[in-house]
Amino acid sequence: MASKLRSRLPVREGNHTNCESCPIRGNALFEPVAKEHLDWTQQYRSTQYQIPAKTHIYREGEHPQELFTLFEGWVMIYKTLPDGRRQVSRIALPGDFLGFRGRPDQESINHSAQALTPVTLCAFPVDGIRQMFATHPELAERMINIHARDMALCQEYMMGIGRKSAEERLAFLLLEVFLRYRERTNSQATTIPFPITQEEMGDAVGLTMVHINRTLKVLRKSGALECSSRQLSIFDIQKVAEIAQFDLSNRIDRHVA
Amino acid sequence: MASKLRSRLPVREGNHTNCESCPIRGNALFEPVAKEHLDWTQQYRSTQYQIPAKTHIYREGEHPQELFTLFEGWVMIYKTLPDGRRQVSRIALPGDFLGFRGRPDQESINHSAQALTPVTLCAFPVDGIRQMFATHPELAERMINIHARDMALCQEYMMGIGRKSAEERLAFLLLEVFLRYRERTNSQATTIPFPITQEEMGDAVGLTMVHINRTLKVLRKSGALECSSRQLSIFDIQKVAEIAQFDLSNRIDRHVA
DNA sequence: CGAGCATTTGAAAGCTGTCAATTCCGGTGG
DNA sequence: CCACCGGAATTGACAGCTTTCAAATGCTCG
Repeated sequence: MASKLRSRLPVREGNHTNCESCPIRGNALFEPVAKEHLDWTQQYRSTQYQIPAKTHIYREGEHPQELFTLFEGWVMIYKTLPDGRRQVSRIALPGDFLGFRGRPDQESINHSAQALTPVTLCAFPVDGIRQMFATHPELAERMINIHARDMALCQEYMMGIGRKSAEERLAFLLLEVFLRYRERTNSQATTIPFPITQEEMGDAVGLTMVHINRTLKVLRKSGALECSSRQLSIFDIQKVAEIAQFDLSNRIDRHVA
Repeated sequence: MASKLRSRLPVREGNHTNCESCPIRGNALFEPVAKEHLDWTQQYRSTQYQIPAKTHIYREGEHPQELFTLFEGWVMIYKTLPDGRRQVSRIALPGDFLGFRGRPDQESINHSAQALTPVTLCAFPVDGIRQMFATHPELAERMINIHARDMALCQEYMMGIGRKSAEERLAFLLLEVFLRYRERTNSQATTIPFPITQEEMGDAVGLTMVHINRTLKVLRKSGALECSSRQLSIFDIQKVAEIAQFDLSNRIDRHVA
């Protein structure tokens, strides 16, 4: 079960800056065009936020007036049922896009976004998005690609939650995030930071915290990975992929051209 | 478990026609602009297909060279694991969009699409899509909205599969498809056609056929619905919504502006 | 050092799956 | 029009994976 949600802390606004400073390449929506369209940059200047761990960027049902590109840190996307059951639908990493919905002016957002670590965001007012797409079709296309990628990932997890065993699901989660993190940070490290509690892992793959703990023990005993104290090590990617029924040949997450 | 997949039948090509004849309003990607942009219509003329029930439109791993708008009939979107386990990720209804992926030229498709009934499709070559977005940004925006809607639905199901009981999940599936079908057909009927087997329902909500059957019996006894012989009747939407933990106030599927 | 959250672990209950057999039903051929 | 056929729907019994409930231990931060 999800832990009690914390009250929303006021977002601390940081330096007003355009997104040229974004450290992420190839994924962010607002970044790569900046140089080529200074006029646009002037007009749609975006804002940068810094928020502490565990705070919410927005909550289900709200009407956030901005869209966000995650620059730094980890964010958890989730939904809850009235009785508190929680389902994590996405672990967002730097470069990911947050807060989108079809018609931002009319629809409330259908999920919550909570920082797992201190987070840096690039914010963009929703009012401008429509005009931005009209003025810069290449951004629309990028957005479509980002969505296609996120959708594929969502379906992949859906398959896991619906049809895989506990061991397969958990191994999948760990490996998927591991590979995605390495891709985003352009790293080959065996060990990565992993700021996700066992309860959150459970909510991501549809299992209880207790069962996650037991399953983690089994996975550890396989010798292929290690997951503790906010760190994840995967020693044998092939082996974990086998356990997870993870098709390494068809990686979903690649940089969206 | 999924039944054996049938071999792909050759697609029978129908009349070559643009999409102005599409009976669906407000959802299709290629339809509403036709009148306003005859020049575009000329250039990106699309093709219409008719295929029989149970045939595949495309399969996981293929590289379909067209994108489709579903004009008529029901289509099931699913993924499978090597050992045959299947997860249905979407029941597509008329007006839905099929076959999209981030970079159609490079990526294979990550799911299969199978007709549940005889189906009419409007096909559009993938080669043209990029240019089309560039030339007609309003189509890109429509596409983004369609994706946003599909994504929200996917997350909604994910929540169900991960966190809800068998009864809740099944009731959700039935009600969700029921409401979506009525919206698409602009109907208020109590009974709708429902060409989905119990096995397929199971694969959609992560349960076995046997358990679907038992759960269906329970739901029937509640008196709120009836589901048999390819038909679904929902007599008490409120009641089913309660059982399903379905938030009626926040309907996901609306016509994408 | 204490408090609060996160991690572990054990035991038992329960929901869902598996296995198998039967019945139902729509479509086909005689 | 009727018997037959194959897929779909049902049903019973039982196994098993996960959850639930409880309690102990470990860890991090103020």
